[in-house]
Amino acid sequence: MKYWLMKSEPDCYSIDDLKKDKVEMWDGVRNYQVRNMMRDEIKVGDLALFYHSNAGKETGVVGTMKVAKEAYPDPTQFDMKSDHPDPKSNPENPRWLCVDVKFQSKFDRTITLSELKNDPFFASMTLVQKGNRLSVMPIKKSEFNKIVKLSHNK
DNA sequence: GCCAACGTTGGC
DNA sequence: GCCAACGTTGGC
Repeated sequence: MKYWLMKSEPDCYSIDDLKKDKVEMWDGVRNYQVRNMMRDEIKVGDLALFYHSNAGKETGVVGTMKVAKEAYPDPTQFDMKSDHPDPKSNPENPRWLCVDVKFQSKFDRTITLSELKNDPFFASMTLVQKGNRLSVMPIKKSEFNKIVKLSHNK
């Protein structure tokens, strides 16, 4: 089983939205590296951290979720009214994929990006490295577990 | 809102 | 295949 960190802007889709929806499609990925990870590595039952990006002081990890469905063609790429249509993608050979995720937990507090940056334990995480723009990235089991543990400390 | 750091596109 | 121009991401 693998562990992931997945980013979403809370203005667009937040942990509270997922809590309400229970299971939702993680769509809108338009990055080949992330698409390939979804296609080749993300499996049902994998665990992921839900990360709020572009959220000012509240930027950080806010909860956990579980992969509920493996990669399948992202329907929003063919919907010209969606936020991320791709006119060049062919339904016969879809360019973009998505997965389904299931709500698991919402943390009592946000583990902020600055908190992660200030802890040497997390220094090797892709997330804290400069210039990182991946919206989905693999993390270590130990990193996942430590962040969950931190969420219980006030 | 600014801008650094990327990724993508397209002309050559 | 190179690279300049352009678009996007995301922290601040």
